[in-house]
Amino acid sequence: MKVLPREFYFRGPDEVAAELLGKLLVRIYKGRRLSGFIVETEAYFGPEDPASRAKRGGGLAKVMEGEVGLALVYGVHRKWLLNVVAHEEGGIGAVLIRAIHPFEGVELMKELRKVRKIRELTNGPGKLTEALAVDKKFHRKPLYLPDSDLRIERGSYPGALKVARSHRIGVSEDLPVPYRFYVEGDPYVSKVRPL
DNA sequence: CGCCAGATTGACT
DNA sequence: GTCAATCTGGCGG
Repeated sequence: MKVLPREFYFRGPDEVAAELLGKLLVRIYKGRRLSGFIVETEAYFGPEDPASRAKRGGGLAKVMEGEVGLALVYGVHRKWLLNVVAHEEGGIGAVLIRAIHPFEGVELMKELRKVRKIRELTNGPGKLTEALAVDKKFHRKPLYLPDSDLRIERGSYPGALKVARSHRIGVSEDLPVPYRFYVEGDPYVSKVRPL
């Protein structure tokens, strides 16, 4: 089986975030395969995490403490952000997918993004959802089914998979421990931020 | 229904 | 580097 099983997400969000690097995010769009290797992620926890949506309560918090392996899609600044629900038994958490390295369907992704520069295609959380035509309709949809239109497969990342970490990007208040993970040296990592 | 903050992006100085 | 567009989701009324 190529897709990552549901159990893959049945661990702490930080562990899942690190393990997702190098995996293949696949979108079936109009019968065509669009995909890219995940090169940047961030882990978010429960109410004790000041940057987490779970802290505010409401529907998103419910999804974050619900079934693992489901997509969590929500909008900020007119962009859709894609997360995967991941936590241990009885826990709360999700992993934000921040950047992918384009693999299949690059030309179609360029059309969807309306950009020329390939570097600009998927090097940010709001950019990759646009490139893969991911929106609210995927909210709470499982990513572990072999025939899902949006799923995560075992990939073979081209090159050495050297994992680095830093503090999360764009949050006003972060935890003392850095929870952003990225593939060092990959050109599609959104940006560098010092520890 | 109105208010407001925000896990962003792209244009511009 | 600065800055604002633009809209979702949560919450109060």
